[in-house]
Amino acid sequence: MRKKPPSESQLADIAGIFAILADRSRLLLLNTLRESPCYVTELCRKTGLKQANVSKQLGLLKSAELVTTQRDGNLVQYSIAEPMIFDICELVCSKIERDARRRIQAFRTERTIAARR
Amino acid sequence: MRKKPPSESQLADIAGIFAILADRSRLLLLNTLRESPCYVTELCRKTGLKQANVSKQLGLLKSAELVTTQRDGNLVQYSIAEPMIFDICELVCSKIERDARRRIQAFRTERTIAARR
DNA sequence: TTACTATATTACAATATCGTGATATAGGCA
DNA sequence: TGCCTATATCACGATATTGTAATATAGTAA
Repeated sequence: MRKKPPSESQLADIAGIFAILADRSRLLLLNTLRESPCYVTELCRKTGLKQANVSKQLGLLKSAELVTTQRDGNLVQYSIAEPMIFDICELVCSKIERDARRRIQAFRTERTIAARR
Repeated sequence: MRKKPPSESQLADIAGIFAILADRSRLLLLNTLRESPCYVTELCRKTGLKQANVSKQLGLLKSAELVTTQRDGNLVQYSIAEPMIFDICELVCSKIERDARRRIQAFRTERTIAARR
């Protein structure tokens, strides 16, 4: 999204990246890879996800170029290709926390007003 | 996503925000609202989306607290509640452009190597 | 009240996505 | 070759999401 209005296909591309990030399992995998690069089996163990699921989600992450792979004999090591995604997650997190605080504040205010009646 | 590993419910919350952003129509609405606050009918006209769809997507955006509303008689004006989303989109955009450049570069290199044979 | 406009909601078909069991593929080693 | 492990892919049921036509609701004004 930029100063000039985005084209149809740009919107679709942007939506596509968000769609990749809009999944609990994939966020879990990304967050695990954030600590250090991992083999698929390690990711299965660390996340508790089944192997077929891990491979499938890693495939999607790779097709979006959010992770990269390196073959090491029989093993495949996955790494983060876009550290930027954690900046994005940080922004989203801060929004969620802000919303939560605002909701608590609104609840307190409401209770105070109710108590005055 | 932060230094301490995110909990299950935090991951779900983050994924939820991304899911809201992972749709062409909603991005289009947000981008239109970026110019200025709009009434629903204006948004229909500016985006070309049908009224039922616009109301539905605005409802989702509002439930995620990405937009706010203000009633004005018979009309409802929608505004951006989280300018931060455009920072996020900017990051995603720059990634997409970087990927595109890298792909073009890789294609050129490949062609050069092929030409040498 | 009635009529009109703006917006929201409902119901549904079409489509997409998630997770999984089963299976395929690929590499290492005997 | 055959066997084992690691990873990827296929096929499918379950579930979720999209856009839309039809309908409901809310506000204004006569």
